Amino acid sequence: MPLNDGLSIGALADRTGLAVSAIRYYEAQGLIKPWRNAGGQRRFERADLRRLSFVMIAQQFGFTLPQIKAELDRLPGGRTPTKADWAMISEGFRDALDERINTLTKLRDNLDGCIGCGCLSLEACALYNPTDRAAKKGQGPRYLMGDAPGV
Amino acid sequence: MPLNDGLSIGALADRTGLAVSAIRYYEAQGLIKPWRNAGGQRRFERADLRRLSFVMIAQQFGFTLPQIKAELDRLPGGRTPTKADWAMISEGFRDALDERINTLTKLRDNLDGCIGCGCLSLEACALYNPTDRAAKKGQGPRYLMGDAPGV
DNA sequence: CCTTGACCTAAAGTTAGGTTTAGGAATTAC
DNA sequence: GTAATTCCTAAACCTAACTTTAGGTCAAGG
Repeated sequence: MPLNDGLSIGALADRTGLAVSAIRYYEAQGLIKPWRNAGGQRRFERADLRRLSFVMIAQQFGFTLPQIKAELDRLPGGRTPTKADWAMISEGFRDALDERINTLTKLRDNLDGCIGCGCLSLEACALYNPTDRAAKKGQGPRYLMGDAPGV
Repeated sequence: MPLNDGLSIGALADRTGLAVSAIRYYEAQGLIKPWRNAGGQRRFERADLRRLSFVMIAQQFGFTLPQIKAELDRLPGGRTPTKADWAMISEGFRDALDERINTLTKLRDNLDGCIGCGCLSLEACALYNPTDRAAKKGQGPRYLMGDAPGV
C-alpha cells in the first residue's frame, strides 16, 4: 500500500543502518527535509536514501556535517537529483580526498626522513605545522619534534 | 640563571605553540609528568618538548590521547629517551599512517569508479562499509549511496 | 618592598555528533 | 477494538579535547 506515501524514519534507518535519532539529528542540521503525514510523522523520499548514504561516506572522508550540508545544498531543488547531479557533487569530493591523501603522504615521507636521519629534534626537521593549526590562532609555523631553530 | 631548573609551563607553551591549559590537560591525562619547584609550580625537562611535539604530530595523524599515551609509555623510564628510542616509537606511527593512506586511497578509487560508471546507487557499487563502522554495533555490511541489493 | 605578570586548583563551559529519557500520540497487527 | 509498535518533542546526557572562570599564590623587575 505505501507506494508513494514515502518512507518512515524507521524504514530509512533500517535501509541505511543509521539510528533513528541520528536521522532526526541530521534533519535538525538541515541535511534532509522530510515532509509530515496527517499524523505528524516524518515521511521521506527514496532520494533521501542517497542523501544519507552520501552523508555517511563523506563522514568517513572526514567532512563535518556543515561541510556536507554545503555540498548537498548544491543539488537542484524542486526535482529529484540525477546521476549527473550526484556525479558533480562527487567530483568535489574527490578533489578534497586527493588533497587529504597528499597531506598524509607528505607527512609520512617527512616522518621517514626523520627516522632515517635520526634527527627528530633538529632544526632541519620538516615536521612542522603540516596542517593549518597555525591558521586557527594566527600563529606562525611551529617547529615540532623538538627545538626551535637557533635554540 | 635557570640552567637546570627546568622549563616553566609558559616557556613550554611558547616553544610548542600549545596553550598553557592544554599542557596542564595533557599532564592530567598522563602524557607528561613535570615535577614541582619549591613554590608548587610545574617544571619541565627539555625532553618534554619532544614529548609534546610527538603528541601534536600524532594528533595530526588522527591518534587519540590514550593511544598516544600508550606509545609514550613505551619510552624508557629513568633516563632521557635517545634517538633510537624515538625512532622505535615513530616506526609504529609509520605503519598506522600507511594503513590510513591505503584506506583513503581505496575509498578514492571506489569513488572514481562510481563517478565513471554513473552507478552511484546500483547494487554493484563498491562504496559500502569501507571502514569498521559495522564493527561498532555488530551490523553487517551496509550498502551506501542508495539502494540495497534486490530492492 | 611592592607591583605586575605568570602560575596554581577546581569546576564549569564549549563543540561536534550524536544517544537517552520522559511522557505522549499515531500506526499497525491481530 | 485493543495491544504492541512506532513515532513524536523537548531536554538532558555523553565523549573527546580542551578553554574559561573564579579566587588566590608565586616570582621577577624596578
